[in-house]
Amino acid sequence: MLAAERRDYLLTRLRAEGSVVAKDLAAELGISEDSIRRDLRDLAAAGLCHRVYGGAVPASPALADYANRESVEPDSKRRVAARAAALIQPGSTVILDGGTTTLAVVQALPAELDCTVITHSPTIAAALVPHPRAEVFLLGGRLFKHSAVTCGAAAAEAAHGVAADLFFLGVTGVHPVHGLTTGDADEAAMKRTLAGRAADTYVLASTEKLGAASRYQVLPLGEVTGIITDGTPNETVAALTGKGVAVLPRQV
Amino acid sequence: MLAAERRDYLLTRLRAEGSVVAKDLAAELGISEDSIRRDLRDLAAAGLCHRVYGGAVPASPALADYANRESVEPDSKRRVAARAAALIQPGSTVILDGGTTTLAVVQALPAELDCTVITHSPTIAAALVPHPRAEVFLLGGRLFKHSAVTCGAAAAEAAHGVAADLFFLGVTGVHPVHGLTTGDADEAAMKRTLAGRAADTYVLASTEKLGAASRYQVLPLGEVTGIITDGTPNETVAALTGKGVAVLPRQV
DNA sequence: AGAATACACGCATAAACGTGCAGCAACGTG
DNA sequence: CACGTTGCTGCACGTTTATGCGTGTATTCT
Repeated sequence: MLAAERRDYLLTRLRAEGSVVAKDLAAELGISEDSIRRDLRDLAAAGLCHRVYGGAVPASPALADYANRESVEPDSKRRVAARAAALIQPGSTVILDGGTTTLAVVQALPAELDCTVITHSPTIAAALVPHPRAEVFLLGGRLFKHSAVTCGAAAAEAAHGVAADLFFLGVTGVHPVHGLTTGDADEAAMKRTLAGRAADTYVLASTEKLGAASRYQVLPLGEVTGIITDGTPNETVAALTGKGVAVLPRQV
Repeated sequence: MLAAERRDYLLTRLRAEGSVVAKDLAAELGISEDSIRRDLRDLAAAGLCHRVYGGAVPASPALADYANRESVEPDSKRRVAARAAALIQPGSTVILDGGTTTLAVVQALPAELDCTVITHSPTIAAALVPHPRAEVFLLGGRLFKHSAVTCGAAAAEAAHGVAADLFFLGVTGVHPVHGLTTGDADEAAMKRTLAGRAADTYVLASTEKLGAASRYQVLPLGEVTGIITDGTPNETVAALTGKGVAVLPRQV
């Protein structure tokens, strides 16, 4: 294996896994740790990664930040994402909200799925690049840094030009009384707009969201088609179903 | 075997396997490594491949995937990016093209720089999330997977609504005769539109771009404010300056 | 605090590299 | 046919680069 090839490989692994361990790579590639360390040192000098004790992480702080947030309840997120991905019919059009849970949905999509994805999240768009059959439409506008999605008048206007079968809504709180909430007013408005452009809206609710509430309401509970959870019994879920809200999967 | 035949064969292998090893090829074809190296040197000079220690990899960043491109000439890219970043005045508005070189520009920006960035690249937008003072405006549209930027009618329309002081243009070829070129017609049109929205347009030309040419012309050389290089002497640069093209930094 | 691990640095080795030179074949010209 | 030119090839030489090992230092874990 050429040295240059090896470095490409390191970058690929970094992107795919969010981190690499020098020792493991040395064993995997059958070369000394010194060489791996030298590679990582050079890549770091080129601004392509950051060294950490034991290995390296991707350079892009945006991705690293996401990697950290992805460590919150990863199993729950993954289960929710898998259930959401299964709802996407081949040939259909789906709007994907921003956030780590929707990012997990993209990762749960079959590589060859034939569908149209509309999103206001550059991160989601970038994650869909390796899906050759997926048509991606990005809604432009001012970038709201906190959640890395476009918001504001321009984004809302762009959203009015589209229509979809499904919308997967990400929120920070799902509460029996306060409904579906998030931390920013502009963002809430954008999510509301997107919900209006899709025939069906499903909320992605990983465990830590259930029972939580944030400052701004996106929608009341009754205005979404259903809430997708990870299926583990939960008192908030019980309260929701008690109020007639559709929760997937149906609790036992 | 004819020399010309052999070179075709090298290119075929490069395309098929993503890399070639000089030693292996010499053994395989029954000729000396020197000849292989000479071939690879010539192919590299013609912009058809890139030499790496031990062999060569395909040149056309168009053929290699996005991840691999980041490791092409990282030093040159970084120098070009640093020079470009230095041109951005605090408070100004700049349009950033997609691509790995412009991504390097973002990484070269001071974290606290106060400016407005307009881009049609979700990757660039995501990379700007950690810059709290940078206002980011994302141009929406259909995502062109190959270079991970938005293209097409919607993107062009969105671009017409903006105006900027600077545009940093990324291309795949900078050639004294063929001008500034890229590998896709839609993308070329989008780049041209963006150039029309900025007072000044600078081309980011890392070493491997100089002297190369792709299928579609973005602009003739005379229609940009200047070309930013990494400052190492280069015959293409000499030819460009001879034609009156502004090249930064000025060669000695 | 002590052990274990990861790290940077220097050194030696081997491989790959570029350059200059010579041999050789193909070609064109007179 | 004789001759010089040109281009391709392989070899020899010195240089550069990549790699692995040993040593001592820094960092982390227990």
